Amino acid sequence: MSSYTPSQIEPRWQAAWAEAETFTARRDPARPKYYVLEMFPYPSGRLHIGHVRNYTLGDVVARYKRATGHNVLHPMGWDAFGLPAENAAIATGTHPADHTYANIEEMKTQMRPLGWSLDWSREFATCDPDYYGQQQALFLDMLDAGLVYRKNAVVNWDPVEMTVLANEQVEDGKGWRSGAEVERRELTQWFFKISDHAEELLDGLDTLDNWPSKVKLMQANWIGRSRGLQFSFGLVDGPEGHDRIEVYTTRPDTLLGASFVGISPDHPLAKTLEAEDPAVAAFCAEVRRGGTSEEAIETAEKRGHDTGLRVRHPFDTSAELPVYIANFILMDYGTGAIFGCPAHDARDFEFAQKYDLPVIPTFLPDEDASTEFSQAYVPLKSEKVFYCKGFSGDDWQTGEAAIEAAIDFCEANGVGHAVTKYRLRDWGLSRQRYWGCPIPVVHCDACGVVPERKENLPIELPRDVTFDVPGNPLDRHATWRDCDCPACGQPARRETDTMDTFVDSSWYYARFTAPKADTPTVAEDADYWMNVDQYVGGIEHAILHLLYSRFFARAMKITGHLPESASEPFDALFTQGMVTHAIYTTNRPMDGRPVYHYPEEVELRDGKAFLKDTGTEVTVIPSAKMSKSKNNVVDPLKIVDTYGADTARWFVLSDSPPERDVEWTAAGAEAANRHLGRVYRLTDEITAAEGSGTGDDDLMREMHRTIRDVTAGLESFGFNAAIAKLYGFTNTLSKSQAGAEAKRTAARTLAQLMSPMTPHLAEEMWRMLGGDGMVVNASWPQADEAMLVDTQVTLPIQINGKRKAEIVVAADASKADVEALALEQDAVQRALDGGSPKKIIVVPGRIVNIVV
RNA sequence: GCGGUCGUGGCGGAAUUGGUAGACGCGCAGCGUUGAGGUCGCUGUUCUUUAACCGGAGUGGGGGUUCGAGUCCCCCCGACCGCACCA
Repeated sequence: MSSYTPSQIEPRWQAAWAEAETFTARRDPARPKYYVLEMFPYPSGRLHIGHVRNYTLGDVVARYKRATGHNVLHPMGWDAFGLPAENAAIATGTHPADHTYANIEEMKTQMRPLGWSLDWSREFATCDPDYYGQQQALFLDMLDAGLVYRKNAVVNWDPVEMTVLANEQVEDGKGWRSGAEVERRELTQWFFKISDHAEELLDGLDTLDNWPSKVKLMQANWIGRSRGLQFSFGLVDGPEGHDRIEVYTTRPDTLLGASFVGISPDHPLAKTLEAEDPAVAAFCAEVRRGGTSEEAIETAEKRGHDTGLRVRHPFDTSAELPVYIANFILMDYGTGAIFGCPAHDARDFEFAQKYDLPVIPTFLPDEDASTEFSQAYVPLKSEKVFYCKGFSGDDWQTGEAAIEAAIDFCEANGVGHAVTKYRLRDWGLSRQRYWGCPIPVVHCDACGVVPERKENLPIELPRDVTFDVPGNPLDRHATWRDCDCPACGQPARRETDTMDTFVDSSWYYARFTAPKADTPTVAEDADYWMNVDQYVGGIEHAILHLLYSRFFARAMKITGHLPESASEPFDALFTQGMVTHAIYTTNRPMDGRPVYHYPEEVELRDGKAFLKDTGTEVTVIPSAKMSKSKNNVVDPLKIVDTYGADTARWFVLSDSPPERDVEWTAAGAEAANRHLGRVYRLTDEITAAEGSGTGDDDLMREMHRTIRDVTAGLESFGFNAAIAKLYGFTNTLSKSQAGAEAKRTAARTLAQLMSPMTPHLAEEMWRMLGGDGMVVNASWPQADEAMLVDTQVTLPIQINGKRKAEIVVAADASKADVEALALEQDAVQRALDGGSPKKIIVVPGRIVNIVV
């Protein structure tokens, strides 16, 4: 009797797959293709258990689709540009390229033992000049097509380091290294015109039937289509060049309740005043402190500065409204100016309280309701309310109707016009950093901004740079920076900004279809392999990465690099949850601050946790996000070393539905390992079994039910449910008294059904049971319908909706028979207590409910 | 602040989408094997009451719709994800 030794089994089958080039994808028009893609990793150098979950989920799909006759493309690459490599360079002096490529090698050696069915022949990193050179070609085509332009935009500026900071490098409005108060500063930057495609990107969501509806909803809210009124307030004695303020509102029905006008500190009028008035300048400078993130702006205390200017109300010419510069108004949205109606907007109300502005209701919950408000009254737009200052004759109407009436009235009276606006802003792609794809343009004194010639691509990053001085090394690299103008040949300067790493990840899925080509894509490969049939990744990418990728697919269609049919590049999307792990803490005696302990230092007894060394009781925080500083990171390599890859794979799939978070527990991993050992032993026993037994038919029926349920689970990402079925079937098989032949058939099927999850063990079982070839090439078992038919069903009997009994009846029993049998039950008789039922509901094949 | 999601035994979680709540696993308990323990096998395990049966309660809290609600609607509480320069 042999025992389960993954350390021998797993490398053997991995070598066999590699030898046969099983996972190398080739175009084959004879077979249906299937493209499975997981979001490619940032090469941090350490494989995380979250990666194990992500790539195992995709691998189950890839292996299952192989078994169902598909020609599967399942590639892997590296999202290799970005800040961490520069941070490492600053901290340790290692060059970003050396750091990154070393990490890639390290991660690859960590990934290989997991047995994912990846086509490594297509591997690339986004920092390979081959890749980013094609990205530069794509950029030039987009520039040519009018999809790229330059404008000013604000960045986080660290006045001590004299460097632009990323949002994550700003903590509480201060630079993370310098601790200096961050300022918002304007720079000229490159932008993609994603907002031109806002409508298509919004409408396209409707075609994505196999995307989670929450992701579609988040994207729709992000794009944020709104219909409203745009009009202007006339300025009374405004500064030269400013005779009116253009505002946009989605609530024109509240216009008669306006009590002030607010403009963004970046509004042209604010800038004019800033230049003239030191008080305005001081206020604007104050507001510009702190980070640029929307979160930072929105959560800051609402403040305003009265400019002293007044505007005339378009409908009430006797009223003049004060004009405030307010810190919560974004220049990027609408016109950068609003009118405030404190009665019907919570922010405006807060503002009005602070600056003692009137609160004028335009509608009320009731005709005689008080007009004195203690908070803003903001009902749903679909709710009917009483308009005391409305635009149409109808006093009682919904907000929706009132908005339309207000727009009609304003347009009829020559005040503004209806417009549709989008919240979506253009995508700023400039980064003032070294470790990214260089933007392939040249600045020439004579010719202006000149695109590089395609034959000069790739514009490679120079190797000889240092990070000892803050700022972008490309700015200081004279021999790289200085060049000849591609147009006139005179001395010129290269653009030293590089691209946002979101650009890299916005088209890698297309590049995988022809990763070595000397154009961004190749038509016949893209036509054959696109779209991605199943995309798998984290919910944290629900908005930006996925929206940018959808935009790029359209841009690549416009520039001729992808077919029209690939405009929505991901047919199906699955977003998986995190892998969490308990945190173990004790309090340090001297100051009570938490000390974090590794799981190995802790032992569990009587439902409590104690330190192994001292016996001190430990506080357990369950299900926390893994974090190095909390010492609760699980190292997948250790798990693979201890239990094998199949155990790690089985466990990350088993406990939790894939879209939810899963808590990693040592006990759970041991249980998974124990089960796989049991399956191995059972297979070994069955291999040696001989002769006939009893219950062959029952075993075969259960086998076909298992095929049906596991298949359904795999089709719907119900991997945990599929695994629960496999546990059940293993138990059935282990207890079965069936004959050797039936058991062997059942065990071979078990091997096949397990193969997407535990491919190495499945191969080993298949071999032991005398299966033909490798199980990876075997076609998926089919459930026999005839074996699935049940002749009898168990029906629960409810009294007033509470289950009290159950009956077993023929599957085709009549309602009357079921009713009669139900009434005979002791529990029913007790409940009726001599009386007769009020009502009996019989749902055939489901349930009987008796109302008494 | 805005947008989104989730909340079920001691624990991870299941529930054909409005029809037997707690599948499967962990843990725990008992029995068997081994005989030091562990492994392995079998049985039990929502809570409460009870010797047991019979009952009662029960899916974060409160209310509603329905013959019937974990599932649908409203309010509240808590946790998590995103917020445009982290990837």
